[in-house]
Amino acid sequence: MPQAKPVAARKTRIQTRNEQLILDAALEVFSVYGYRGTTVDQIAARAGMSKPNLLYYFRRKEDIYVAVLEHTLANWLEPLRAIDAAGDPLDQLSRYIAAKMHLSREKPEASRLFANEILHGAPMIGKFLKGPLKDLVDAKAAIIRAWSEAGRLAPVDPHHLIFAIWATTQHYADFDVQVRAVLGNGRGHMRAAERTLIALFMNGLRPR
Amino acid sequence: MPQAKPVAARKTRIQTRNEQLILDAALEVFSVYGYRGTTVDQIAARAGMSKPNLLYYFRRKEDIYVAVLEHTLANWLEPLRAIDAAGDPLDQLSRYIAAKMHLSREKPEASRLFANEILHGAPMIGKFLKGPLKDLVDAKAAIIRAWSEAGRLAPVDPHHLIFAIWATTQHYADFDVQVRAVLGNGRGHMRAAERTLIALFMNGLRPR
DNA sequence: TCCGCTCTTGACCATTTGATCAAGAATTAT
DNA sequence: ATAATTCTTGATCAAATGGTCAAGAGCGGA
Repeated sequence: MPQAKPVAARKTRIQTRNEQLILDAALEVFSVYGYRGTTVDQIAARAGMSKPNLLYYFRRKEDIYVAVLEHTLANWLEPLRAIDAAGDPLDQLSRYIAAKMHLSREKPEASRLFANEILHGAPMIGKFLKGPLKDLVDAKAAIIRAWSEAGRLAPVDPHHLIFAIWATTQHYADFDVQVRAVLGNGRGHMRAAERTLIALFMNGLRPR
Repeated sequence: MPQAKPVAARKTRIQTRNEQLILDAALEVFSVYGYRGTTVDQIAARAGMSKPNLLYYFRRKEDIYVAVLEHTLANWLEPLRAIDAAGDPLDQLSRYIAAKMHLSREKPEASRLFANEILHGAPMIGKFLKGPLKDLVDAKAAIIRAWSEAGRLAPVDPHHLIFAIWATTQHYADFDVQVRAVLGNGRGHMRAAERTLIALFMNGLRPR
């Protein structure tokens, strides 16, 4: 019988360790060079193993990419999920902005990986965008709309508000190079950015 | 003597026409597949000529890429340049947002090309970012700061305000696929987005 | 018309790269 | 201990791709 790919069954210690090593290495490399710009050799080197060994765990380059995307999608949406209809509108939204800024600062690679995927037409996660993502966004948009209609928030198109929050916060991860080029390499940017964004959105959304 | 590359000297009609064909084709292809994901053959096919012929006009793939970037940079910054210290602050900024939205709607490829370049660390235009771009942004930031200090605009970090406008407007070009996945393929998005953004920023920036 | 220069391309080359394979090393179960 | 299974990698392959070259076609000025 030919050499069998490790199936969904029980995972060896080595298997678990190496798959994690590969996923970590792949995130770093894919987020910098993109899918096409990344070579399997690069990932293997960063993961500290030979290319054939890497391909023993993930048969194809594409499989690694998809696995990395899936592994990070959940974390990336977590803050949106946390928006609570029962909370105070401005408080909930400023928490959301703060959480997204935190992610942009601490996990910029994940943001860049998504940005790259979507920029290129989301060939791998198109289904996810139209399914789970849309559902979650619609649900949270409904909450925001209800807040506006109750006069607890300035009237605003909730979907575009969510887009605006995504765009402004992820900007600091995705376009980090540009931000640094303009602002210099200091370390206080993110704090100032967070303060500015929260002030801007809070003033913009306070019911009047 | 070896075949000489057409120098900066006088340009043939054919030369002008073909270089433009190549640049147009290259923008379309690079903006979709990125630098590494694009093949010279693809560009040549789209420009309606053979690969060697394309390489007669641009010796290396990289030369085409740089030329396309340079050709579009100016247009992309034009709206920022138009911000006028002598104008009304809220009016100037809402015009700026509208102009950027217009570009995102009409020339999304250009936006995606830059997004891709910056996302990958701006290997080709790093100099431009730290030079001309930074200078222009600093100049306009000074204007915005002066408006704030004169009480004609809410106090705000001008650099981060500019970043916020870039992020929110270019989002509709760069992440078009995601926007469509969530909102459907209707045609009214951009108008609604523009209204929402202008309202948000105007409320957020009105002096209080 | 004729000559020189520009333009065009099929064929080709070298390198990169995703993927395979066979054989041996390490680990695990009995 | 030993057999079975999992893990590892050097060597190799085939396809894709950036770039070259020589030879011919087309164009413009005298």
